[in-house]
Amino acid sequence: MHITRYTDYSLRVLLYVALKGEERSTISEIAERYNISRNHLMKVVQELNRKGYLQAIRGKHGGLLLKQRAEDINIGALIRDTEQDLELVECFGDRNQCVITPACRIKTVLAEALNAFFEVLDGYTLADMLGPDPRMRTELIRLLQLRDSSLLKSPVSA
Amino acid sequence: MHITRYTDYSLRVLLYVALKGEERSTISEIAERYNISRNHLMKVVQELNRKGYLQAIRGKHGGLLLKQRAEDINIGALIRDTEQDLELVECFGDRNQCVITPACRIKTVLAEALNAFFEVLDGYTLADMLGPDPRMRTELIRLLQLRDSSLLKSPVSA
DNA sequence: AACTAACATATATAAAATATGCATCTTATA
DNA sequence: TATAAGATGCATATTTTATATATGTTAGTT
Repeated sequence: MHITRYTDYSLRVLLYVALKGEERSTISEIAERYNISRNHLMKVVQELNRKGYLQAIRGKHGGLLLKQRAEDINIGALIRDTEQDLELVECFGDRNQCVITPACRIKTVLAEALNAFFEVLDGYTLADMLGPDPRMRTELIRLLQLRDSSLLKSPVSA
Repeated sequence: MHITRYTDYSLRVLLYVALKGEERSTISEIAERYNISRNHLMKVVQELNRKGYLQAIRGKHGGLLLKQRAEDINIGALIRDTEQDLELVECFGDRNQCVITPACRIKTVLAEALNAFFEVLDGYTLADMLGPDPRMRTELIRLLQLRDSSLLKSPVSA
């Protein structure tokens, strides 16, 4: 059972951009800090832009900003939104071939479990990921080698 | 987000064998009824045998029986047991490269969600899958083209 | 106006995970 | 001893996921 790296990267990008606050982040910079493929990130960012999570500014001194406040980005919604294929097993989808589906409780039970999974995620926002504990935020900033001046003084802003 | 077909087949096999009760099921028969690859099923059955869910009897008139009572086969445990890779994202595993992991709440939250997923599954057994409602069981038996004589008279037996 | 640093898009390729197929072996029983 | 069952190992195919390449667009700077 896996979540795609695509979704994983989406979360990491938003986290990074949120931590950087009002300062613009660039794709190259994020790719470098996380040490991941710039090309793949490109697509991740594009989709986050299209879906209204990020504001992508072109041109010199362009970059990325959050388009919503970190408090308003729900983790459950985000993952449902970026993880395209949530069909846990064959019988969840169209092309289902399984003959017992109409009377099968396996499907029902798995669906119930999946709901429980998302209910937990629905209880968190991006702001929660930044660490309610300021020491954790400081540590994240350090690990990402961000300049922390602006951030540690003011509360998180979108 | 997916569960492997391997796990899906494991569930279906146990369901089939359970429905057939004391009569032996064969791999060929199960493959045919579900219309799935006999070879793949072979491996599924082998593992279920190795892990103590099924009793596999060789030789003429051999076949498969449950080794545990349907009431004792927990769905959560079964899926944890057959789904080998439960590392939702990179940072769950060894070869993790993500630099922020030590201070990252994403991991914590996803782990909590995964727990909720399994907690639901832990609440069900294979017996529950057979349908507490006898009409549903009858329907499953019909869909699988099983002879139902022995089953409808006696309660489910392992 | 031209240059450049940023994101956008489409297409191609590679890598990894999953699923399937095939050939051969072992076991038990009629 | 023939046969019907499962066991095992290796090879192949398929699908999904990830990455790379090449080219385009936008907007600020000089």
